[in-house]
Amino acid sequence: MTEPLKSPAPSRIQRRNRARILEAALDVFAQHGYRGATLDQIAESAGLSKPNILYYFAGKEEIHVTLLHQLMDNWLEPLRQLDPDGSPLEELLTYVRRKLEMSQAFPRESRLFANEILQGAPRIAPLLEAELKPLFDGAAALIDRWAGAGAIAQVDGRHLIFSIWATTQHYADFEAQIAKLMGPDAPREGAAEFLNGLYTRALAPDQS
Amino acid sequence: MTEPLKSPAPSRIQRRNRARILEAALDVFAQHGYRGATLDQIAESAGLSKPNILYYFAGKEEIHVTLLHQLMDNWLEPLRQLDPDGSPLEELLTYVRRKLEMSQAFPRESRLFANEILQGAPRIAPLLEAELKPLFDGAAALIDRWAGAGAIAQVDGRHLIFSIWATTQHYADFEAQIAKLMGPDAPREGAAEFLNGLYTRALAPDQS
Amino acid sequence: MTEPLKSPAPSRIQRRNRARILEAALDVFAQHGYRGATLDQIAESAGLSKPNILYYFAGKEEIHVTLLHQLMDNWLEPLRQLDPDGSPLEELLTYVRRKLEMSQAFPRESRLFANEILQGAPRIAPLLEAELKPLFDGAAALIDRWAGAGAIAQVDGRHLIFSIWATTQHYADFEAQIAKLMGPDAPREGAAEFLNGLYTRALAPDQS
Amino acid sequence: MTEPLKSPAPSRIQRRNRARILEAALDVFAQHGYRGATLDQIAESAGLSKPNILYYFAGKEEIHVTLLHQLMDNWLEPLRQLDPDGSPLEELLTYVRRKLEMSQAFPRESRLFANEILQGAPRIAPLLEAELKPLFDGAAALIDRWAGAGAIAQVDGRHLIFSIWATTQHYADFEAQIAKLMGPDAPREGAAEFLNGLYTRALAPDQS
DNA sequence: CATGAATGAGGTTTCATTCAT
DNA sequence: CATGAATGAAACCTCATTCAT
Repeated sequence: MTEPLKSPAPSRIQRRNRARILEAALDVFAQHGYRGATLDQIAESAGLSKPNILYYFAGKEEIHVTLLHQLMDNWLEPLRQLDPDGSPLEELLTYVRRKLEMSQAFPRESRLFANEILQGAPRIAPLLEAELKPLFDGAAALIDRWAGAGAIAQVDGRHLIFSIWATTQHYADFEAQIAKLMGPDAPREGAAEFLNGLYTRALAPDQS
Repeated sequence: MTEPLKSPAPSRIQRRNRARILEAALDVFAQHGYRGATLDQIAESAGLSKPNILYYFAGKEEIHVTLLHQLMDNWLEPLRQLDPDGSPLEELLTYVRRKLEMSQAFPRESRLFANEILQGAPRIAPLLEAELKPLFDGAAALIDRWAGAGAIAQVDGRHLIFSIWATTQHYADFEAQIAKLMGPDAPREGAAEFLNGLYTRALAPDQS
Repeated sequence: MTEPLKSPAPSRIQRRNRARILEAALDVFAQHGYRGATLDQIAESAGLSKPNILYYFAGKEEIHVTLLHQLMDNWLEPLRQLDPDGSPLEELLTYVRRKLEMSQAFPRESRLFANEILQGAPRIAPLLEAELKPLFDGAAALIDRWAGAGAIAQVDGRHLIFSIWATTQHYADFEAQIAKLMGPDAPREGAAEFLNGLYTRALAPDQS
Repeated sequence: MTEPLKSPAPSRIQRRNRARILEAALDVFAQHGYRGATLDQIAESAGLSKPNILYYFAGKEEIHVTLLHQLMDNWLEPLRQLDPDGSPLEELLTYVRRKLEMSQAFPRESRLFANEILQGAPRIAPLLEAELKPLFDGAAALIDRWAGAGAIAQVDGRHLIFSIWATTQHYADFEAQIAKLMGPDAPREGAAEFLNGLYTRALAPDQS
């Protein structure tokens, strides 16, 4: 995250090459998983030699961890924007929409994350605890307050968040399956509409 | 020399050992992914020697494919039981419940499947086409008919199925994350209640 | 040293191959040092494939440590045979002779040991403490008693032992230099005679 | 372009940097051996960049050879000072004392040399032949003459020199072992006294 | 005079698979 | 039916050295 003390500001070449490597690694890790990915693939995809990759990163794991850290930051942005003072239903529907947009804009990031969690989060567990959990707890409590006040239907905030994550990321993570079932280039716009309808009805406050 | 043409009926030992291997492999593949799993791990977990594993299966890939085939069969069972003549809302809520139960009863199978799809379904694509797609198309069409008839809310059947898969399997596939956020042994019963409520409201036919 | 509990008695092939590997490794380590030696060299010299080497030993370091352990045992034998009840002068001269014979019979072992000590004994330090030190302390005390009783000249036992080690092992460890200075195949018998004379005079009790 | 023919007089910076590099390399080579040492370690220890190291020396080997040449010069100094016209016994005891002082003052040099010889003197053999051998032959002949004349005990000059080298350098080369056996900071002064006594008695002319 | 960037050769080790019994 | 023994391919990584400025 923060630059080590001694290192001088990275040169333009350094920034460009680090970016290239991370871009290539994202591709490879997202497709093959951590163990399935090889430095050879990353090097070839980045257009650099393998030892040169290791000139920029200490090893395979450091590349992976760097990606996960970067990802986590972006990943949490929509959650941070939940506004306690906004209209509850609108806020949540906006959250669903943003999350879906992110999954569609960054499917590789989503799959990278899914891969890591599937394997027990061996390299990202501390980050989950330190960064994700506080945000999650806050958001769940906010939703619970909204539900308690009758502004939305009676739902458990934590499970609601899980369901939003699941339904939106599904379009990135299970893309291979969806392509087989809906045709490879079927526009996935139906997803936004569907999820909007689903949560609109599911969250509408009780009519009593 | 005078071997029977196809394959002799497997002995009891053979059946037991094949079962042991598959059981062990499920463990290992689900935890480490296909590439991350090693025959050594599988052999140790199965209590057999590595060459003996290869006596029963031609190679690592065959074990994996065998697992995927077995899995697919069970996996589709709930979908097959959707009854066109049943009460639409009840049928769908039952499907959600069964799917969630399966995820909780067979989390390793769910993760094995997720792993495979995440990596582009390289080994399971034909099965998806041959077995899953017909069922999926049928179920989606059924739901669309129900929606068209006003028996449930206006939803796109295909996306509804996706959302059910996503929300139920999430509890198995993202277990590591959920454990971090909810505590390691938090009972996940809230899930069934939440999903039941969610889909009950979301699928209720319009009140017009 | 002692067999791990589970391992079955090693087969004849296993014993033969382990012996081959250790023999080859002794050659290579003694000549090039730990870091300078490569598994390739050891494998070629042993007539086995590189992975097969690693089938018998967990890694390069384990081979090295195994050699050091074996060596230490033989190395200490002459010291153990110092007889407190023997004639002091004869005992010490016999020790010198035996030590020299060992250096001439096992020059590779001597060089392997010297290499390890030169580099700070990183892998053998515990053994020095546990096995060598008690023997050393005992022998030094014995010599000090002999000197105190006037049976030999007034010498510090510890330094006497060091000098014996140094002078005898020198013929193995600095063989390359000696060959250059004395001719490659000069019989080194002069050494035994010289050292016998040296210590005979140096240790003769004072004539007072 | 218009470079002077041979080499311009080295600037002050050049001399300082060459010295720094050699000082750092001595440290690293003495501790890890030739193969175990890396340019990175030397560069870091010298406070220079790796390419800069190679600006001053053509490669790793040249640094090593330069060190060996420097060392050899100092190393032989005590031998050169053996005075044929001095008192034989005193001359030899003085040689022992000087050699021991050098070992204690320059233990890294001693270990560097030992390392090189242990590995068969691949890089220093010509030097041994050209510089060491004549001196050695001369000194051995001198000692033999002294012995023949009855001025000292009957010893073989060549083996006597070996024994002096061995016993004095031992305190530098086997320091790790000695530290384990005598305690890490035990003053090693006993060594001088011991060796003086040893050679005094061993070299005293026969009383006949 | 100095160095950030790059790389080819080679190091140890892992692993799926085959051999031979 | 089972397994000790063996191996080729390829993985990650190190390191002396060169390039280009």
